[in-house]
Amino acid sequence: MENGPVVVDIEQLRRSCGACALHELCLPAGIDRNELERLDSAVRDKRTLDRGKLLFRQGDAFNALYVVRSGSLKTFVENADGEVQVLGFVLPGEILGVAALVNDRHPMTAEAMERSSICELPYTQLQQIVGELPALHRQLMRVISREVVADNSHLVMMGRQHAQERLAIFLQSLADRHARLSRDAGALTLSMSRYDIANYLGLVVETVSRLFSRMEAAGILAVNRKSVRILRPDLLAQLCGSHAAAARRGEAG
Amino acid sequence: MENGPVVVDIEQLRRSCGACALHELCLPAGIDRNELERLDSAVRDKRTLDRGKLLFRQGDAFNALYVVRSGSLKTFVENADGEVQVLGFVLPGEILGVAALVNDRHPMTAEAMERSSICELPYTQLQQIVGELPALHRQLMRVISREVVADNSHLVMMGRQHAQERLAIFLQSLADRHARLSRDAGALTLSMSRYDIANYLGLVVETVSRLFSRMEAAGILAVNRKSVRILRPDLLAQLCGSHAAAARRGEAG
DNA sequence: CGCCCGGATTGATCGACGTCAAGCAGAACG
DNA sequence: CGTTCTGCTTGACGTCGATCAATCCGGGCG
Repeated sequence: MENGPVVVDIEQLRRSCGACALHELCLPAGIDRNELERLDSAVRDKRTLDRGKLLFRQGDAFNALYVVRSGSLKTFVENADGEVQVLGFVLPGEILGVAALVNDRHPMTAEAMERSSICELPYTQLQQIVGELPALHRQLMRVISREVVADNSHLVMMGRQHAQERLAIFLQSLADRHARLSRDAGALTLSMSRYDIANYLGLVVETVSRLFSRMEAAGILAVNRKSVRILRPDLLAQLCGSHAAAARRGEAG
Repeated sequence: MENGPVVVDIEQLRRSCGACALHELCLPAGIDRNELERLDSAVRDKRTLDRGKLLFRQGDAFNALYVVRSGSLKTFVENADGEVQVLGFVLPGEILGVAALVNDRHPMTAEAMERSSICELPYTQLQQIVGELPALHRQLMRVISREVVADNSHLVMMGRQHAQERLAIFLQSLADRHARLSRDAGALTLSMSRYDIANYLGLVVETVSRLFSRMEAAGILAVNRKSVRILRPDLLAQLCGSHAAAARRGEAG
């Protein structure tokens, strides 16, 4: 993280939303300077989580929304039998906790995958400000929307795509989000384990491992443990296409 | 429908939420008489949809929420390649369109699976009333919550359950919702085709057909085209258990 | 009644992915 | 430096569910 091409001034980040490098990607996006200061008043001192620590646990009472400043987290649900389903991975500039908005209780657990720093927005204060700033309200709705749409895509992936397409879509999504962060979209650092990736994709770890190897052999990726370089974005994008579409084009399975 | 054990007085239903047999299951649940009248003022004349007709289409501008009074609908998304993923089935007393709340655009299509009658709640009016009635606002949030939780369950099912467990969970869910409607939970009438069921479960139609046959042979169900009787709710519930749990109990796969 | 047509069922076969098992590599630790 | 542990990779094999194909059944229609 610390030797990447983008050097982040942590002190600057600490000061305010207005000064935060992420503010165009986050809840404040699209609101004006004055409103931004108003929002700032609701942001509590940020928290830092070490790898493996929980930001909130499934069933916890809902108190605040969170925004990732640096690092990354995973969210997952656990059923009565202790089986886990990973729901998503959360990168800097992305919001956590909106699924609890509706029920005053977190329906999932959020766990840091590496040392991460997080803004906390206590909801009672946020709610009041949202009531006063329609633009912020709209942005909050847009942010919730993003979650719903993501859930739908995840469902379509689980229901209709084959293993290789799933991994391709996953990598493409990570690359897109890297690009949003002005990072090199061609050089990914996977903070999640192969187990988490497999679980998220509805596969087992051996299958994911084999797919990485196969895509490396095909010259699409260069894989070295947690670091993945995308050598052929065009081929990767092709693999994201649906199985049915590939069949229609007369390609091999 | 018309020869079922529950005879519904359509004229009574038409009059108002207060007189509607479903109002304890629907958006008005938990709000008081006066508030109910206020809500009534926002409910536009109900619409009737014939089988195969669309209530709204993926991408449509969002104008209103809908509640199913009678009949049933399916919701689905369609990707660029025309592949369909069925997201859910909507029964009387259940709400449609909340996923569009957040984005002012419907992210899915809703299609009637049989002749259905539907309440329409224009959103501008509803929004105003929700602003005045905190109890209604809470109930609206609760209803959105139900959708999020349902999406999560659907995801877990797709990611972790085997074919037979998926069908069992599906039937169990239908039975539970029948019970909520004070219908006989042991006698289901499937308004959706085998294709829709299969798609919803992330399977193909042949697999679903075979599973029905197998569960009938096991004495769990009595299946006759669209009518399904649950003969052994206990065994059905067992099949809903996770594969891992079954393995832990030392059962056969 | 015979015919057709779409949905559903059933069987035979195939293949993608899971399971089981072995081996490997990097990190942590003494 | 070796040991151990954990996460990852690779191979061999089995199986669940998809695919392909035939048939059945009920409904609509001439």
